[in-house]
Amino acid sequence: MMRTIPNNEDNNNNNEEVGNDYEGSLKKGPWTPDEDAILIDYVNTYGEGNWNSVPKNSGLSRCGKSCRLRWANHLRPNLKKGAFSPEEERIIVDLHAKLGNKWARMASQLPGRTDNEIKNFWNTRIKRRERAGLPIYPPEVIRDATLYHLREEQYFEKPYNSSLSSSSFPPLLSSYPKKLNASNHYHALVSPKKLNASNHYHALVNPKKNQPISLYGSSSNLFNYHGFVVSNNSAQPVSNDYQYYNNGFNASSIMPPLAPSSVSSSQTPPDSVTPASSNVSAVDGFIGASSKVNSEQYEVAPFSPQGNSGLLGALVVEGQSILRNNKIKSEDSTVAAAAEKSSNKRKSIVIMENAERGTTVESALLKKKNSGKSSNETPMSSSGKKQIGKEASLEEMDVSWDDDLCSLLNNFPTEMPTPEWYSTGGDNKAEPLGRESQPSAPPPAPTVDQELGWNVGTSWNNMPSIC
DNA sequence: AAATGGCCCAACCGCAAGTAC
DNA sequence: CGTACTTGCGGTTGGGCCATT
Repeated sequence: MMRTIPNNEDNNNNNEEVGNDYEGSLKKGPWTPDEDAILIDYVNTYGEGNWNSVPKNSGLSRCGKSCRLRWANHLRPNLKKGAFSPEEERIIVDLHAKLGNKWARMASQLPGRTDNEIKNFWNTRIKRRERAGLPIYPPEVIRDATLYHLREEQYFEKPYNSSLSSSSFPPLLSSYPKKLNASNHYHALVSPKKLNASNHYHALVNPKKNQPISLYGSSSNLFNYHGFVVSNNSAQPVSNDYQYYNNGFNASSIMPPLAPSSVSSSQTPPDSVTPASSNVSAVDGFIGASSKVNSEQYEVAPFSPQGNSGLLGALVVEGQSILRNNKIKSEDSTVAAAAEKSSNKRKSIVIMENAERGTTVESALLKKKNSGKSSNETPMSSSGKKQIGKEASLEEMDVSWDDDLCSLLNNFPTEMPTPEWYSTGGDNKAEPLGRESQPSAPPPAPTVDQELGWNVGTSWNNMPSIC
């Protein structure tokens, strides 16, 4: 049993950080086995905590801080030693996308690993990727993290606090339009992973306050929307232009990749109405979205990464990178240009509009459209669709969002989908997003993962070294 | 074989939050 | 309520090791 920790701190001259008896004799540098043994014995006897008393009662010439660190990082039981497994590496990357440089929190998710280990790992191998110009986060992680932040920000009501470390809490949703509800409008968070998991598009729909429904199980709702989902293989436009009714949104509704001729800046004057099914409205690397209101197309650009964090910047850059590597750029310079333009201000959300309309939001949209022809008009997409900036969304769509979120999240899968790469069984790994969800798509080019060195199961050590 | 450079990791430092007095 | 102290966290540093030249 543990004994009571002797506490002699009430004696004078015990503060090692100011001139005292300890300071001159406090040792620094690597720990010796003898010191380790003393510390282990001490902790086994008295337990953890009260670290400043350790040097005083154990005879160690180390400050309490140093003792705590030594114990936590090297001596405490159940510490895992050795290199990170591929599984652990993936978890770290995933957690970093979600948490930023919260090493301690990440360590709490990795039993036996310390924050210092994770930090070192990140600062060496992962940063090496960054320096090499390779993406830090695989596409799946980007999607997961985006969704995670959506949920974190809104469900838990943790607005971005600019005073936080820029690397610790991405302002992903700081400008997200939180006031986007009207009784006849459906807003949905869409989990693209479900495209992968089951060929069904899980949309969470809240048609009316306190009356949440899901696309699943609903047979009487008509939605019009366009979306854009970046998968491993390609950027996949999604749409339900076929006036999809009923239980979800299966693979057949995923349109083939953009044909180069489908959108072109030369063929689409800014104000012309583009047929809804003709193209993808938002090419932002994640999930772009547009809504269709009275046959007019509007892009929704909810996100503006001001006060960008490292993560966020990386996400944006990676989104662009993904797009480029999926040859969107080469296939359609206009769309690519839109992507460049929009990628710095959008993240993933798909907003669905009920086809039955005549609502506040719609009015706001139309108002925006009709009045926004001035020089400060929001940028046009490649298809001439109008982008509704965050200001419009926030200011004009003045309906409570919080309730909707609760409803949405009630319908949301209770657990975050497990990333495919967490599946350690080599034979039954889930296919990356986009493969099984595009049965009629042309044979895929080398996947983004492959091209960018994101092969599942490979070690970071395989990456090229930096010159 | 020696020099050099890069990587890795343990440890330190400063700061901030929490707690006790 | 203010101050002192403890603890924890994240950034940074420095030394050892190893590969390359």
